[in-house]
Amino acid sequence: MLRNISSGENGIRNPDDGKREDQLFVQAVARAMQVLSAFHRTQRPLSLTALAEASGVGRSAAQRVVHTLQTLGYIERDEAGRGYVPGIRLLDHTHDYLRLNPLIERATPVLLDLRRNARERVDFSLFDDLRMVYAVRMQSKRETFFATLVGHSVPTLCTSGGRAVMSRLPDVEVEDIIARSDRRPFTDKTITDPQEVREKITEARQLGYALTVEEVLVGEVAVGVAVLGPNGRPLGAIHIAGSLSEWTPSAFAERFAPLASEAAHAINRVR
Amino acid sequence: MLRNISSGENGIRNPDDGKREDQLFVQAVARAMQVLSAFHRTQRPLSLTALAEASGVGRSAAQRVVHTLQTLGYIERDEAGRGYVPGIRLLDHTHDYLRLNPLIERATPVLLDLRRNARERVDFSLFDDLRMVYAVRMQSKRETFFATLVGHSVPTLCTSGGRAVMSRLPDVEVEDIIARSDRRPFTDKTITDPQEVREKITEARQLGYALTVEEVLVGEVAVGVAVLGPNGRPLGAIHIAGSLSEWTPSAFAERFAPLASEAAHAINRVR
DNA sequence: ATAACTGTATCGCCTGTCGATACAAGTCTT
DNA sequence: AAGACTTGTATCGACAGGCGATACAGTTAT
Repeated sequence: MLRNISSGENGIRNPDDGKREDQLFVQAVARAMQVLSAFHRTQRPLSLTALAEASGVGRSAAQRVVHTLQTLGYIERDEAGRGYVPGIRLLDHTHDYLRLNPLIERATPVLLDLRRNARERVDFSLFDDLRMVYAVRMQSKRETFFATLVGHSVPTLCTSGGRAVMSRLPDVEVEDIIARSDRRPFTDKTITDPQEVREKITEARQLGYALTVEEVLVGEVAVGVAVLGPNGRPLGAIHIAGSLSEWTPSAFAERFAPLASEAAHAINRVR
Repeated sequence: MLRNISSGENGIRNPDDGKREDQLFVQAVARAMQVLSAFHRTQRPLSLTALAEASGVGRSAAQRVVHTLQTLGYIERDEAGRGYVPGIRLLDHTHDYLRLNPLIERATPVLLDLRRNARERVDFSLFDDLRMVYAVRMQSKRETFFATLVGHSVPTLCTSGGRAVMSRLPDVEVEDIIARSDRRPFTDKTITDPQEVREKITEARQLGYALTVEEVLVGEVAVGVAVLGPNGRPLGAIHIAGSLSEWTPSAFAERFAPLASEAAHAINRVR
C-alpha cells in the first residue's frame, strides 16, 4: 500500500515527539507552539475545539492561545469563516530563517544555474535529523502541488538527499538514524531494511552521490549530493529528480550526478 | 538615496507595530513571538542579550524564552556558534501555511505554466494590508539573493501587485492604505505621492493591470494583476517582472499583461 | 423543535514567568 | 598573563496571568 506523502502522515516522526520528555516542563510558549503544530496533521481548517484536542490542550487554554496568536497574525480565520488556518505572519519568520541561513544564501544562485542546465526538478534540502526539509525548490515541469512547497519534509532514510547526507556521516550516526527512523515504505520500491540501506550508503560513499528509484514517488528517479559545512559535516543536499518515462536510472545518474556534484562543490565551504 | 530592500528596513511598517496597543496585554506567548521577531531587523546571528534588547524584553525573560524556543527547534545556534538564528522548525509552519492556503494551491500550477510561457520572473504575492508578501516565487533568470525568498514583503503602495490589488478595493480602503503607508521611496522613480498613486490606481482600474517601472528596483519593469476571492475581494496578485535592458515598459506590458490576466483569471474563484 | 456544533465570556486558584542577582566560561585589550 | 569585557547559565521569590471549569449565544444539521 502506498503512503500518501501529501498528507501529514508522511512517515516522519512528528517533530513534536520526544521534545517534551517531562510533562512538567509545559509552559505557555510551548503550549502555544503546540497548538500551532496541530495544523501539521490536518488538510483543512480547524475549529477551536478541534485545534484543542488535536494539540492535546484543554479548551480554555486553546482558546486563550488562539486568541493571542490570532491578534498577532499567526493564526487566521479561514476564508469561508469555517475555522482557523495558519496566519501569514508566519511567512515573516520563514523569510528570516532563509535570509539568515548562510547555506541558502550561497546555494540559491548555484541552484538557479543548475536548474537551467539540468532542465529537471532541482531541490535543496536541509538535514534535520530524521528528515530532510526542503528549503529551496525549483521545478521545471509541472509537478504535484504538495511537492512544490517550501517546508515539505521527507525521511532521511529513503531519499536521495538523505542517503547522500548519511554517506558523509560516521557509522554510529548512520546507525542511530536507521534505528530511530520510521520504516513504513512509501512505495513498494522503498528501501527501509537496515542492511539494504547500509549497502546503499556504502554505494553512495563510493560514487559520491546517492541514487534512488521510485522510493518516494512512483516513476521518479533522483540523484542527491551532500552539501558540507566547514568542518566537513553534511548540512543538506542537492537533489535532481526526473521521470522514469524519460530516463533509465543509469542514464539519469550518468547525466546529472556530475552536475549535482559540481553544484554541491560550489556551495561547500572549504576554508 | 536608495533604500536597500534586502534589509529589514524595507519601508514596511513592522508587523509588530500597533498590535499591542495596551502594554498590559503582554503575555508569555506574545513575548515569545516578540523575541522571534527580533530577527526581522538583523542581518546576522544575535546574541542572547542582543536578542533581548532588540525585542524590548528583559534579559531574564529572553533567556527563558530563547531556551524554550531552542528546545522546540524554533531557534538554533549559529553554525559558527556565535549567536542564535531562527530554527528550521519554522519551516514546518511555513509548509502548513502554504498547504492550507487554497489560493496557493490553485495558483501554483497556473504559475508554473505562466513562467514557462513568459520566461521572465513570475511571482505570486498575498495582500496583507500595507504589504504584499511573496508566497510563491519562480524566477527564470539569475536574480539577487534576497529577491528570491518566500516571505519577502514589499509595500502595497508602490509595487505592481499592490497597485493591482488597490485597484480592486473601494476608494475608502485605498485612501486608508495610502494614508497609513510609509512613503520613503526605494528609488528616485518610486511613486509615493498620494495624488500620483491615485492616478496610477485609476489607470490600473481601466487597464485591468498595474504597471510599475523602476519603483522598487532600478532597471526593473513589472506588471501586476490582482487575484480575487469569491466575493470579488482582492486577496493577492500575480507579478511578472523583467529588465529594462530587454524591454521598453510599453512593450513589456503589451506582451505580458494579457498573460498575467489570463493566469489571474484562471485562479480567481468564480462561484 | 432539539441537538450538536461553533466561538465567546467570566472567575478564581495556583502555576509558571520575570526581575534581580550571581557565576562560569570565553574573547579581546592592555 | 591579568584585567575588562563579553558570552550563556543558574537560582529564587513575588505576583501577574494562564488554565480549568462552567456557562452562554449564535449557527448549522437532524
